[in-house]
Amino acid sequence: MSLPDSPSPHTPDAADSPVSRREQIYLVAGRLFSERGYHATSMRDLAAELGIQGGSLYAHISGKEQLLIEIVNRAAAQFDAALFSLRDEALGPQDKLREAMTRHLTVIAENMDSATVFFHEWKHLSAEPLAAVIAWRDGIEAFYRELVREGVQEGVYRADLNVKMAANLVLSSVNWAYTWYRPGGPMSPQDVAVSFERMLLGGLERPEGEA
Amino acid sequence: MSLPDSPSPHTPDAADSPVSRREQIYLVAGRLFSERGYHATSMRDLAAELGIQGGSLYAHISGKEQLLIEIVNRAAAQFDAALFSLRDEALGPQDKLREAMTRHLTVIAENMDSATVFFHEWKHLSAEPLAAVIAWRDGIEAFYRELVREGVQEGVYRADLNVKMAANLVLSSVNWAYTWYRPGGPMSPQDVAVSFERMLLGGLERPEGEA
DNA sequence: CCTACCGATCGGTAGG
DNA sequence: CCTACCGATCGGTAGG
Repeated sequence: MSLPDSPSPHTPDAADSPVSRREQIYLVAGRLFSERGYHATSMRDLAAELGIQGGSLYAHISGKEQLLIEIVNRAAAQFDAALFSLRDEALGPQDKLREAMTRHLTVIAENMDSATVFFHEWKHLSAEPLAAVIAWRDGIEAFYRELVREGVQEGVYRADLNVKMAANLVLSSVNWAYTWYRPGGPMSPQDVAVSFERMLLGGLERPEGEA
Repeated sequence: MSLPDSPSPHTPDAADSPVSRREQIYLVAGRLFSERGYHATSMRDLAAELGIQGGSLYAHISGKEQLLIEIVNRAAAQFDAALFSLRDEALGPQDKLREAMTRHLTVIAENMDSATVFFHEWKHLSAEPLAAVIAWRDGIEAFYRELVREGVQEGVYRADLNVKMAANLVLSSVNWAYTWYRPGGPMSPQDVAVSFERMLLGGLERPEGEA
């Protein structure tokens, strides 16, 4: 047994690799940050949840803010991966919007913790990562405005639409989901997207001349 | 000059009554909590902003959580006052919905700080005030569902509407405003409400058979 | 409203 | 991964 002396004496089961331990820390941090908030979660809270001492965390991570940065950046990356690939797909404006909303909601639904941290705690980042998040947000808004503009130009949306406000409305509907959506409930993210999209595109009002 | 010895020697200008000082504390606390978050704002930060020492705050207020409770409760009371009076007004469903959205957005727009604290920091309340906020939220949701149900029953909204999801969509659009609305910008809360309400009721799609 | 102070807890480090 | 510790800061109080 000539293991290098890195894992040290007190390693518990020798089952967890350092990598997965690191991931485990991010996972639990995401949950705690989402439940209690970033500043109300102490490194000792986090360590206790993992069954280790506070100082031991620093063998795996460099500091508390690194946790927040990583969680926020990963969430942003997931939105990007889900949404931006849509740009080149050959879909009509409505299908594209519905698909964007479905993917947007799915990212939130499958990552409720990180999504909550993302929307709630990004303000606590320091200057550089903060600027990155703001740039990300601007990019997403531009993406949705583009989807709306396409629909207007192709004549399928009302010509007098305020593109910015329409994109705003769509974004409101999907972003706010992190406050109420519960995975495992009766509706899948797709169900929510279809429901929202029908109401947004067709309107709540009964069309003239229908029974 | 036989004033009671309460205001103490160091009173600065003798212009501020104890009441307005208290209000001033709530006002600044609202701003700081909204900018930095509840837990990232220290009582010393707050005191410094007011030009006094940390301990001096406790001559006016009982504790940090009282500040949060008060800010949150006042915000809830403003929403209640603005919205629930609408129940008895003789308006058609669409007018009622538009008016509700306008008032809802106006409360947010005129109290951006408290609204932000309200939506962002309520989770940090202790059990009793927390339960009150949750009850409040349920009441507001019920209110909007009622507005939607009225419209369906009177036949002005689509008969196949999912009432819960429709109310959800409306609430998303107005609540999310605290993240993007900027008072003093080009749009009044009323402008936003009218814009959102047109899109929500009439839909984004161009009606069949229109130019 | 201030000075001076309290115990508790914070993020993080040294050395093993 | 632990023990033991660091300086800093927290919310809050006593006494004036």
